[in-house]
Amino acid sequence: MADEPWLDDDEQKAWRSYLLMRRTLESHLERHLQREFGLSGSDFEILVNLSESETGRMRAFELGEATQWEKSRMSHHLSRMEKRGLIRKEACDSRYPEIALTEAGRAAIEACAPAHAGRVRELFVDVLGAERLETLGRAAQDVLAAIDDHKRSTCPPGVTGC
Amino acid sequence: MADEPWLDDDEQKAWRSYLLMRRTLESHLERHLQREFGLSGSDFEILVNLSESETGRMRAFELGEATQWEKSRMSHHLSRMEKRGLIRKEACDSRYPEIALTEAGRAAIEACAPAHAGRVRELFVDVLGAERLETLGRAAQDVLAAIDDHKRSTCPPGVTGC
DNA sequence: CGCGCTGGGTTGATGTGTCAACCCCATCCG
DNA sequence: CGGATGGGGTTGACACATCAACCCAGCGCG
Repeated sequence: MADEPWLDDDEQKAWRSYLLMRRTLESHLERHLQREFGLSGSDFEILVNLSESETGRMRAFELGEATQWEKSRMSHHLSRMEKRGLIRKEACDSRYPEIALTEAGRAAIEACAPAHAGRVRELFVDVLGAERLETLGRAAQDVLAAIDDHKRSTCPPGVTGC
Repeated sequence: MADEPWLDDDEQKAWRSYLLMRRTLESHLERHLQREFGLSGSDFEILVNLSESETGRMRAFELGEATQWEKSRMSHHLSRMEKRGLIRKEACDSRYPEIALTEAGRAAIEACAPAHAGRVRELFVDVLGAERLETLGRAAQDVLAAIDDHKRSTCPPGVTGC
């Protein structure tokens, strides 16, 4: 039964509910961020990471680890954000430039963070409740672990850049 | 406490785990679909809907209801898919054209559906198990309902196109 | 009749993500 | 020393999503 690839009706239903929620929640949150503050979800993610870093400056590489973005996506997006004045790339003693929050960037994240957190609470955290929230958190960890295994198994040991 | 917008540490952790899972799972599934079958997640979604429709043909509008896509996204994407020979837009008696699966389109969806379903089972359904899967399904419904309320309340009654 | 509104659908501009190729410097090793 | 390798980062081409503007047929109503 577990060898059978197909999903039965209940499984289908749960999976599709999840898919619908995922897309709806994402687009709802992103639309609000965009319309009220002119920030995309990607902008927000970068700004959150920078603003949590105490010094307000990180290497692009560190941001990549934190966000799990591909390096080219990072590069493109940072360029766009720099053009909009949200961040600055500054040369420093070490070889690679540092990405620094500008005043405008800090102002933007501080302006929108409470509203965003409030919506996450209202639409997700409080709706689920503590118990289901914790279940979901653990479930997410399990799924991540399974994906990790899957990657390892479909990409034979010793192969690099997979 | 529920008035407080900020998330406490446990809530943050659960929310971020969810976010990470969501992105990782999505990109993993999409990458496989793309590399093995040359289909994007969006292609897949359209093809699934068409192939489930018995006649293999639907109006763009119906596809829009089924997928919840914006109409312009639908239009753009259907044009691209037509160019690639996966679907065809055919005029019919009623005013609007029907979107029809081509042979190539049907072959593509039949080729990739089992592998995709298998991965959903392996990485999600079986990892969660029946109980957590059902919990998640209901949680998703609840979140969707909350979003619906939120839309209704932030968009005063009588306002159209919101 | 004529006028405007609505709603399905298209279009073009713009911002974004992905892939593959590339640049540059550091380091390793012959 | 000198070429190979690798990793951080950039670039260009392309696929994709979103927004706003538009087209056009049908309908309602003066």
